[in-house]
Amino acid sequence: MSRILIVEDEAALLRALVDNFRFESYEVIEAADGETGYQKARENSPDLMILDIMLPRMSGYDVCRRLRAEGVQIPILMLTARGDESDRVIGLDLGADDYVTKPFSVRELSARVRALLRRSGASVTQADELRIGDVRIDFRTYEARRGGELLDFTRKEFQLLRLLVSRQGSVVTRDALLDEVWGQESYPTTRTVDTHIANLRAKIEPDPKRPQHLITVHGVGYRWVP
Amino acid sequence: MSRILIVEDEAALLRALVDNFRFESYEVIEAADGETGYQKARENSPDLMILDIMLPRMSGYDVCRRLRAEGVQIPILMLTARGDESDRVIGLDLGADDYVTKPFSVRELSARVRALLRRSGASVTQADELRIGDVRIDFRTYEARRGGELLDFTRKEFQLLRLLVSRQGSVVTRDALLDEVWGQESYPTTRTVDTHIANLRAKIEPDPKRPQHLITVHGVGYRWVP
DNA sequence: TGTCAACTTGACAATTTCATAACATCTGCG
DNA sequence: CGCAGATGTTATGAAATTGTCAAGTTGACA
Repeated sequence: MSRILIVEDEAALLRALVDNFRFESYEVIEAADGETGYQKARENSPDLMILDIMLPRMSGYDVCRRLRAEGVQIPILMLTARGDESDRVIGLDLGADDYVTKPFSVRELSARVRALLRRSGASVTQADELRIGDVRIDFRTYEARRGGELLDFTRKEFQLLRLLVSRQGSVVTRDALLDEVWGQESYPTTRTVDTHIANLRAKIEPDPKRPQHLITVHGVGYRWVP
Repeated sequence: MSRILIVEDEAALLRALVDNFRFESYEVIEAADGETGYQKARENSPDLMILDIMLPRMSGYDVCRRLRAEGVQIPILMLTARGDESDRVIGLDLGADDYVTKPFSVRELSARVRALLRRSGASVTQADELRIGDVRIDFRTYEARRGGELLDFTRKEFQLLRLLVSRQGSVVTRDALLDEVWGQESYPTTRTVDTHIANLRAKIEPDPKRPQHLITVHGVGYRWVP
């Protein structure tokens, strides 16, 4: 799924937007002022940016202009406080791709985000690389590193993780995992899955006792949360 | 999740299949003979059909042929009694998409169903999601939130809620709920249903004492009001 | 052959979920 | 109103599921 950066200084609104897009299975990065937003846009290369205009430290206009000047081409969706036509014109002139006037419905914003992502084709890119905190996993080369240090992932662990990640949040039953990772040839116990999950957690979860990414859904299976 | 129609006359097998696919969170419709199966296929527009060949009243061949003749394009998976090659050829000729030879493992059947659904693109149908006030329930991820806060739903609660919601307003008796959520294997008291309903209310009703969505129909059962 | 890593399995512990009973409250009806 | 049956509510022990660890198996490779 796509990564979205939300820059909004009004705390309650920011909270609501972050929750909503996380709920819709996006990976969400947030910033509460223009300067931070600008930096996070450069550091995290999001697929889309939701940008308020009125922001402390650096206005949304300036963030947008500077990013475009540096060749950043991701879709930017502006939030304008008033239904002010001049805002619109200026925003679009600066290189924003769309804008939504406050107050707006989350549903409408959601729809616009989907539309922009579809247009930019970003939603299709299935990353070959996964980042969790300071761990990076490259599914092409089967390499995983924490910082510079190489982590020792086994093949099953790679396959299992990749499958769960590719299902983006959906619960996958143990039987389904066995089918798709192990194939029809071998018939291991469903408990085998649990063991591998435990091993994966030990390697990538910050606190394996309280997993945040490899989530157990009791009585059903496992799912991946970005 | 996807809707599956299972047409099988052997009662024990039908029972096992229905329970299994319900457990895997599919919405399951069942039929015990060809004629009924044919009609349910037209009435309920399932996403996939599992179709035995030897059936009373109308053979699986005929069901398949007639549906195809009418332009029904859903994937059809045939169950053949013997590993008879001619069965296979005939089935696929008639427009079946896959076939499995009895006896088969439920796991294999499961895998084929998933594969067919993936191919047909049905599984991509976005997360079915339910919103009640500030509570959102995602049946795909088994996740429920009030605002940003994660609600702890159990599997039974999810299944029960989903069934009631899918019946959209009509009353469902406790016996029917036991049948469809619990399956035929277990025989809990009808009181067990009440308990789960109470737990659900505590979690999603704004005022559990005065339920507005999970409504009791005295002497009959429960129904869901959006 | 010996070694080693990957994988699987089983046993036990920890946790979660579930079914039921017991008691409280409500509904419909005479 | 008062009754009987139905439903709401809560606590609790049992059952099911999952976490964890250690030991066994397999296959590759030197």
